[in-house]
Amino acid sequence: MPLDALAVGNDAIADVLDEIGDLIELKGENVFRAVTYRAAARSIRDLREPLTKLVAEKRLREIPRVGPAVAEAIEQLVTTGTSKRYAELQAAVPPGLLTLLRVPGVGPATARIIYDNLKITTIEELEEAARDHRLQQLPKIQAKTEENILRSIAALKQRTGRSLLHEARAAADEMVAYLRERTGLERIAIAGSLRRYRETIGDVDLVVASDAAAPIMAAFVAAPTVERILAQGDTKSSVVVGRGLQIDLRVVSPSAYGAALLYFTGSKEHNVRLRGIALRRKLLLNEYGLYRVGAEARGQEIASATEEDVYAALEMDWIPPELREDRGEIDAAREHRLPTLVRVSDIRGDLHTHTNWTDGRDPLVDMARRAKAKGYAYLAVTDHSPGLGMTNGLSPERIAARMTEAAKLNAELAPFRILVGTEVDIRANGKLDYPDEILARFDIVSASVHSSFAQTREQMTARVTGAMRHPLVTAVSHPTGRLLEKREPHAIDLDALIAAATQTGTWIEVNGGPERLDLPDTWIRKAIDHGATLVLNSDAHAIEELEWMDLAAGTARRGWASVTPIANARGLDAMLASRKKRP
DNA sequence: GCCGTTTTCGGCCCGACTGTTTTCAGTCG
Repeated sequence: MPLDALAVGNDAIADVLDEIGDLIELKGENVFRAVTYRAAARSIRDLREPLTKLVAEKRLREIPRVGPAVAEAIEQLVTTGTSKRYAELQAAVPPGLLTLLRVPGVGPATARIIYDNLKITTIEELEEAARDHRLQQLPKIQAKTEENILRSIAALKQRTGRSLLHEARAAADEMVAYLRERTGLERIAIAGSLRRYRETIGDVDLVVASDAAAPIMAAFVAAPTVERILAQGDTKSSVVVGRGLQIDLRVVSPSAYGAALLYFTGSKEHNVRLRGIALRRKLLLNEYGLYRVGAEARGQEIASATEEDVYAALEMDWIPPELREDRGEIDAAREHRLPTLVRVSDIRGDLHTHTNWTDGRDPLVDMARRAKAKGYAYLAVTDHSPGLGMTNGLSPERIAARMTEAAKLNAELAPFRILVGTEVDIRANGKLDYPDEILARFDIVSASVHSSFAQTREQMTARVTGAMRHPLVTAVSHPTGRLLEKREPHAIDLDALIAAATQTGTWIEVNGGPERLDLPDTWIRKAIDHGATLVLNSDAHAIEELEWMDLAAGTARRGWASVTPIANARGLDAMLASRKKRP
């Protein structure tokens, strides 16, 4: 696809490099070349500067995994929208082969066989050929493979994308509870991206420690939520449950539990780095343990029972799962300089919640009691302003009634404290949806965008940073406006927001709503680096959604956040005192 | 195609499961 040469972002370039990797593999070139392009793509996604800047300053080679060839491709992509290498590959690889790769179970070899014989280039044609049993007439493909391809296509159509964190968590918890009840398993853990609090989840990984795998496997594939069994082996099985979500289960002996947990928690990139480090010490790291090379066959492991043992044997501190992305955590662990990450138990209160007075479900009294029961010292209720027609935003009269209600509840719940705040809409023209005299009555003012998402990057940036410069605005909420798997982030200059946050003392929210998780983790890290203050919020619209603070905290940990930059990890007085100066 | 506490050349993480195999290739995570 041709790129708009004027508007290419880092992610778009990274996508092309990934595609170049796929094309190289399809063409049958050295696979390590493909691996290199994909590694470079990943480095670019982690980059905290625009590629356009690096190109202009001739600094592309500073990026890890970017050498002469990849740098040339990037420079051409940034300046012209395509590259010589990319164009050559596109010409050499029949269009459509890439499409076939999207079908699980179909890799480069199978795609090539199918294309060479049947000239199939779309999923629809592939499905038709499978239905007509034309695939099983091809070499290396028989009835079983054809059947699996059909099933994969059906799953592909049913599947809308990756699962949101809370959905995957619910499915995992249900399976864990079922397995605990049905079998006498000793230990079971959720591993994978769910344990790492990734913002969306591809599939769920479960690790079980037990010397008797067979009955656990049997129970797993027979679970009531299972819709389809993908694989069933002695120690490893995969199933699909509702909404196309895949769950993998691995059973290992209790002595290998730590190594297995480490292995299945990932990320893949983190594991690859660890194994490389092990190899340089003539050690082999796999899911069963850490061995001297050659000793693994005799089962003489150096470490395997706990994750701590394995990390320690590699001379590093235990690394929290949220950091395991090969983004510097391994070096930090070797040098004993990993941060102490923020936990939900550090959070003293929630500063972004809604009630049934606008678009929430539950009354203030229930929200407050639940927050108090969670151990919070305070809760800000931040119902909407009137500009959002559908949410029944609060009029001045209803704000007064809310203040009275809160005062009464505060007397009852003391020392717990309800703060009356607002989530005030930032209108398309940048004006706030309440006049200053009303804003001044609130304890907390969080400003956010809910309309005119299609504005230009410049307009949107000015709109939000303008609100941040308003003296009565405490925080800015969900600054990118993204809805995971649903709506892309709007165009906005997050660097400018971080700069405005640092200059004005306005807080930036980390929203725990599972479809927002906004600010994204890489920008959290950047905001912290620049000295911005963050606030972790649930954006709860019902009492049980107050638990979404867990997702905000997990996302903040992925951004390497300790308690220091978090406003609501402070007690009530310290939190209020750290708001920017109000007139 | 990249990279160096083993290296400027020769590696590049490792193993389970499936299907079509009679010893292994392909795919996945």
